[in-house]
Amino acid sequence: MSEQIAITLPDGSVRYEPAGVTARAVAEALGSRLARAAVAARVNGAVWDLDRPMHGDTTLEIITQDDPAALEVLRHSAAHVLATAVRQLFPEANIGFGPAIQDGFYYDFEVPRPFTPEDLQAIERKMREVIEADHRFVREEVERDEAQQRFRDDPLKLERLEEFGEGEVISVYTSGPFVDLCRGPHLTSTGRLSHFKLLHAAGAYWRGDSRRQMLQRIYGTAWFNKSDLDTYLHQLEEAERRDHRVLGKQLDLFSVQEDVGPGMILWHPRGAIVQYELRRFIEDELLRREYELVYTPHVTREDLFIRSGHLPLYEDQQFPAMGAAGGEAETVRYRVKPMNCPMHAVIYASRQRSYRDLPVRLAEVANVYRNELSGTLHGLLRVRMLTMDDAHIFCREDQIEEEIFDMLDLTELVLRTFGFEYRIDLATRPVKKIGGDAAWEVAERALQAALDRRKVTYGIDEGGGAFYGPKIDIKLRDAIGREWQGTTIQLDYQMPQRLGLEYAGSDNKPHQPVMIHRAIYGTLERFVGCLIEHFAGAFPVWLAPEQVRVVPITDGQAEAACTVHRRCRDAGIRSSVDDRNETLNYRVRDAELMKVPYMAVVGQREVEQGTIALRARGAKKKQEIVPVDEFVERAREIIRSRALTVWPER
RNA sequence: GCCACCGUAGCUCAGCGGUAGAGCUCUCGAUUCGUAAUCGAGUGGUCGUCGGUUCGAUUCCGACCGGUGGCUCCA
Repeated sequence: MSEQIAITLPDGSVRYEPAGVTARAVAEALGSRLARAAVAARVNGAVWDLDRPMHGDTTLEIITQDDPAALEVLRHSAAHVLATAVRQLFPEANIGFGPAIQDGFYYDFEVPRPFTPEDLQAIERKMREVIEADHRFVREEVERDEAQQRFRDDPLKLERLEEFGEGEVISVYTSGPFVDLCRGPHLTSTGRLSHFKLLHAAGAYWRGDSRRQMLQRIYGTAWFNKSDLDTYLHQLEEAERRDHRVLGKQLDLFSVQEDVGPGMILWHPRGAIVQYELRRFIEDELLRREYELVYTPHVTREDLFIRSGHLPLYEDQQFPAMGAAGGEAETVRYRVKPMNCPMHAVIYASRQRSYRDLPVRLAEVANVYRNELSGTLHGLLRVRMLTMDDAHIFCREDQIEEEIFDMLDLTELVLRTFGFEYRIDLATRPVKKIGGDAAWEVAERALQAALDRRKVTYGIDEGGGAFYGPKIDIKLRDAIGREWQGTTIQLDYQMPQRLGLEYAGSDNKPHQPVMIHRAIYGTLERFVGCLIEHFAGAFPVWLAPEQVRVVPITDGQAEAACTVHRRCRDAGIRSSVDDRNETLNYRVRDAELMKVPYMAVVGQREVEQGTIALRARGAKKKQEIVPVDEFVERAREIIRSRALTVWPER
């Protein structure tokens, strides 16, 4: 006598089935097409295996390939297939964790020797055999003793088992010869997996803890159909093509050289121009918004960083101390600065401040130095000398909201100018924090109010704030969807206190100002790196290192070309002449490869007519005859307005 | 920092136990060209650094320096 359960489907209809029925059975009853497309099931909101029996009344949704959860299931199963293959080829391997991740999966193994690229090929072949064998994924729930028995030869799994609390469900998945302690869910069988590729192997600490042993991690990607896999692999290639390190070399923007040191960027003339324009843009905007520019030393007494609280916290990220110049006491030690805030605070404190003076907004585009771990350095995106477009606002609590509001306005202006997409997060109070809840409450509410007033959508990063205050983080999304931390706005109650900052209130008593740290670009290095990838090296005209390249067809037009060039220079346009003894084709190609927005070709006809044959980058018309005057006028306007389009159609 | 891989001319790369090669760049010569590589010649390397093995090392081994990918998107 079987008990009946009520199963509510997404369309609201209810089916009655015997208890213990599986989602797969329901799907088959609903239609064979659905059954074939089914990947997993959503049972009472949780993702389940298709073959897991349901007991009690439930809601049920069949998950097909279109559901984002389906990919996760697929990839998680791919990880198991990977582990199955590794276990067969390397029986001595201990298995760690093997989750699905963004775009793929990985599995960690403890093996006597790291995997070689040849190993990966062999593993991939073995994986195809496992798929061919079409092992079913069988789920079981077991008691802890039973689990410990089954995984007695897997120390890493045993360690994980220790952490299970009383009454927590321990599930085990078996697929053919492979057994894993696993939360699931999985595909019905390994045969459902076909479009995958192992990408690379890398070391990874057990549980991400650098004090624990290093495991060997294999990364892979998996998709439901070949075209998705191909698209993804193509995307990886595209990312490689846009790699700012490669483009930086090709376009002669910057270099990092052993002679100078890792993470130290040398900005070549072409790259320096980009930074120069970015600085001009932001500094002009800051002055308009009543910020004040300051300059502070690169090296300061160490005591300052002790008082500010940086040194005790970040010592391993700072460069070591250096001694004083001759004559001074040997006890005086100096540090290269990892941030500017203490110096700005000292400027604030250099005279008495009244509540009427606030807010005081001190800005500095400044180089700071951070001794980042060598392994984390990456082109322009993680460096040891960074240029921050830093500013500190000292204000009263009642001014916070207005200040944040203006910063968001500035951020939006800046990021829109580049056509970046971005994501905003409000990070709230962490567990480990200083200051009372009341102050945090005020601060968080002010940030939230400013965000709401600007009508932007944002996420809440619960507990993600700095220990000294909440913050707003903005992540840039580049052209291929990767995210980078850019703008950051942080409230700080701690430093004003530590450094004894004050202002006289209307009650003529000393009060403590709030400090807001913010950087709009974040760092110029990272921002330029993102820009390079975002534009694939083809900068908008205002940022282009070389805006116009004048190309005379033969020596006969060299002089006329120089005249055009001078006209451009006089109009503030960065121009150059390519009158090298090379064919026209050669020079056109070179300008094209250097992604110069405008090529002004000057032949005999153009000389006679006072025109240029304009070849504008990316324009629909391959070339256009334009009077020199008109070109200069329009180019100037495009640069002035910081337009993203090189040569808009008329 | 840790693990793996990599390090040959300015750049991209080939080669390999018997003391180095291509293309591009650069220099010179010829060519004067109508929109993505004209032809020829030449310059250019202590094969990342230091040590070891060897009759002999760019090649094999070790250390160091540098680069690259990765280092909990939780069983």
